[in-house]
Formats: sequence, structure tokens, C-alpha cells
Amino acid sequence: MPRRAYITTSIPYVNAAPHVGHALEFVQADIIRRFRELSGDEVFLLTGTDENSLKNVRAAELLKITTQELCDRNSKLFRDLVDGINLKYDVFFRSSDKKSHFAGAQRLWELCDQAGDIYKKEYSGLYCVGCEAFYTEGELEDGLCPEHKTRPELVHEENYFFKLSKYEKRLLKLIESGEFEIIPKGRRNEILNLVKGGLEDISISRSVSRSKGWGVPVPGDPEQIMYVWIDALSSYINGIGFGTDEKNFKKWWPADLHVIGKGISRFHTIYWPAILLSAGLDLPRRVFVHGYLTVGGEKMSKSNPKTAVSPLDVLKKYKADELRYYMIRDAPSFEDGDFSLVALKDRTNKELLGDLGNLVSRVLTIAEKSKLRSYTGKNVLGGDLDLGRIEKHFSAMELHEALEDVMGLVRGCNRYINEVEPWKLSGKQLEEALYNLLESIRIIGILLYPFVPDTSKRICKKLGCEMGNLQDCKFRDSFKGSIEKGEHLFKKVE
RNA sequence: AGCGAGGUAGGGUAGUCUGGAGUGCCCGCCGGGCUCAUAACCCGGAGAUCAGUGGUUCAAAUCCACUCCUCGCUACCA
Repeated sequence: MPRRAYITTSIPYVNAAPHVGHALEFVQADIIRRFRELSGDEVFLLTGTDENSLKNVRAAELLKITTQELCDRNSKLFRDLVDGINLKYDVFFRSSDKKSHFAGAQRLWELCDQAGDIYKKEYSGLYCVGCEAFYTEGELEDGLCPEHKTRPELVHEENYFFKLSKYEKRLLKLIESGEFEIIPKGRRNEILNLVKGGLEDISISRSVSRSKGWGVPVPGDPEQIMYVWIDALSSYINGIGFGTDEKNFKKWWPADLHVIGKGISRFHTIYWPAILLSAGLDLPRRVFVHGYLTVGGEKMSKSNPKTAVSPLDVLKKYKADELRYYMIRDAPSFEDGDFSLVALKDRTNKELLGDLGNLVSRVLTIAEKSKLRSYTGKNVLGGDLDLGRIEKHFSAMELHEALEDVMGLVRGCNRYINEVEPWKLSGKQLEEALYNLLESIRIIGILLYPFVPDTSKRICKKLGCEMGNLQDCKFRDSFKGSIEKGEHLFKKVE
């Protein structure tokens, strides 16, 4: 019986165009998803956009369009990116979608309220009159509004609060026991320290007037709109039917994995599980916190045009597989990595084309010339394959390590060709060499599926055999297939 | 300031938890081989006080202490 896995990416804000960092997260989530499928699991993946921000209201006003129009426009860019990078998703969820989102968010609020965890209290925050928005101290530049360069006022208003403090001990226990798993360990320790340092209750609403009515109304209080926490985080359950389709919700919840960036780990590993505990819902099993990308060694920021690399532009020149390969190959799973167009070109030309593409090309040329239909012989390359190790890397989220292992097989095949020199062989010896190479390529093709799905499918097609899953990643007694070399897998990028 | 993560050939990474010859991988550089392959592939080589100091140990990149440097976070950043 197949296991089920519900996986989510984070749902980024639509207040700016997607950058290469978003692309990295989508690729990571997709690789995890596709590997689970190779393992025979049934997977549901949610991605989407978070749109209920006051900043959107303001940005729309400046452009003289409605907030919804602004969200539609920006959300489309993210949708173009997930499509362009070949993220296989089941739902593209938008938190401005009243039908699917509002009911669930309000239901979650009510459950927390029924648990006695929501109360009204005076909230004070730094408010910029020009922006008509609250800022956190971190968002300010030298204590001034980044846009107006004015000092925000300390404003007081009545808001609802969530009793986060109540869940301190339970959270600690869940994280320490591993029941709620935070990957990698370093992040887990970071969060444990935060929780041990004590949790304060959090503000979860804003007045209707300040939020201009944009967002999810607080149930039973026409004066208040939900602030980000219950609103945005509930997307993860609303997207699978919480509050609207209980049957589907029960089928997929709890999530197996949330894939998020390090900047939002606190909300996903403290606020979110606390809210779920309050509502009496199961917690996600795991949260995978990835690092960030720098561009050319510099931190990405709106004010630095050098770092404003649009993944959509990159995809005009590079295939999705090429960008996917580069991102995983060059960036470690857990820490920050650097994105550079030079390195992208090198990885594409040197490894995808030079190692993989060239391997397929040279083997298929020899195979076609051989005119054989079935290949058999002594298995000498099978020993290089350590499937257990690859699976271990995947379950530990060491995606770059898993990919390195697969590419090691590719290099092994190229080495083997140079050693046995099949172009000098004939008869049984040639058949044996080709048997080893074709079986290897078939298996490499399957193992590459999570990383470079299009390439994987094309390899299978050239070999004329079924894609298969993990169980097919072992040497069979003979290689059978109808080989057709066709076009090269990759073209050199100049 | 506090908290966190790092510092391994010219660059980038793995190895550190669980100590065992500086061991692996990628890019770059030098030399050679091959001619099946998209000037691709293969082999060899140069290049490192494993940030530093002190300690534990038969043995330290790895464990402990201290120091220096870099980066991140500090309450809606993928």
C-alpha cells in the first residue's frame, strides 16, 4: 500500500517579483516530491502565493488599480515560475481566494477561540502615516520608514492576541522528542533555544480601517481583519480542503513536509504548530529549512540591481532542467549558496553536456552500430551503484549529495568506456560492454528523474524502455529496448 | 549587544556528530592518452601550516578551551 505524503512549498508574498531564491525552493520541493513518487508513494504538493498584505493595498493604490488586480498580476509571475521550472504541483493556492481560503482561515480562528486562546488586548506598533502601515523595527532603516525616511509613530489600538506562551512546554517536548522534526539539526537547536527563551503572545489581527478591509475578516468582529499568522499559515490546510472539503483534508493532513527558507523558520516551527495544537489539529511531521542564495557573492536586495536576477529571464536562455541541475549541484541543501550565471553555464556545458549528454551520445552511437537488439553479459558496473546511500541522502534532504552520487555513476561509465574501448571490440565482448553501459544509463535515467525530469524522460525514450521506479534501479539479466539515438540531450551554451 | 552558522589547494564543496596517512568530488591550471562521443571523454601532475594558539590522545581537520575573521538572525525574507 502506497504511503501518502503531503508536501508544501512556502507561499511567498506577491509584493515583489520572484527571484532565484524562490526558484531554489520550488526545485527542492519538487525533487523531494518526485523522489517520493519514484519510491512508490502517493504525493500531493501545494504551492501558491500569499496576498493579504497591507503592502499590496498600498502598491495597488500607487498603480491606480485594485488590490485584486495587483495580486492577480504578481501571482501570475510566481505561477509562471513554478510552471517554467517544472514544479509538479497539485494546487496553486492563493490566499486572496475567498472561496477556498477565507472559510478555512475563519474556521481555524474559531477553533483557537473555542480553546480559549484568543483574547483582545491593546497593541502598540510603529506606524508610518505615509505608508499607512505598521513596521517592525527590523524593517526600519536607522529607525526611519524605508520609503518616507520619516520616524514612525508609536500607535495603540485594540487587537486580538493568540496565547502562544501557553504552548511553550508542549512545543519544547514535541521538538525535543523529534515528533515534530526540524531539519537540519542546526535549525532545530536554534528554535529550541528560542522556545526556551520564552514565548510571548502574538498579535493576530488589525483594525479594518488600517488594513483597508483587505484580508480575512475576523469571525464575529466586523472591525477586525486577520493579521498574517492565522491567515497565511492556514493556507497549508485550506489548500487541501480544511473548512470546505473535510474528506480531502483528512486524506492529506498532517503534512509530511513543509519546505521553507530560513527567514521564516520561526513562524513555521513555533507559531504554526502552536496554532494547530490550539485548534486540536495534528502537526506537520517535518519542516525542512533551506539556506538562501546570494548572487555573485552579494546578498539579494531590491536596492542592489546586480542581485536582481530574474529566474524567468534565466529560463529564457536555459532549460528548466539546466537551471534545476545547477541549483542543486552548486548550493548545499542547508546553508547559503551562491548563484552565478558563469557557474550555471559551466555546470551545464561541463556536466550535463560533457559528462551526461556525451555519455548517452557515445554509448548510443556504438549501440546503434552494433545492430544488437538484446544485450547481456557479465555485470561489472553494477557494483558502483549504492542505492541505499542515495535513498539515505534523500531522506536526510541531502539533495546535492544524492545528485553527486548519481553523477558519480555517469563518470564511472565514461571511465569504463575509456578502459574497455568498445569501438575496438566485437561479438561477446562488445555485447557485454554495451550491456553494462545501457543498463547503467537506464538506471541513471531513472535516478535523475527527481532532479531533471525532462532529461530523464528523454533518456528513457532514447533507450526505448519504460521509465520505471526505484525498484527498477538494479541491473537486470539483459538490457532490452529499441534504441534510437536522436538529438543530443543538451546543446552547448555560449 | 545577544543568539546562530561558518573558516578545508586559485575558487567551490564533502569529510567533523562516531579521532586513524590531507582522503573525495566539481571548476580552473599544466602534461599526456583516446578517436566511440556535442573540442566531448580518460589518465597523470602542480597547488593546503584543514583560520590561529593552547590542551586531551599512541594518533586531531575531527574532541576540549581560548582568540581572530566572515556571514546570518533578533519577531511577515524563499
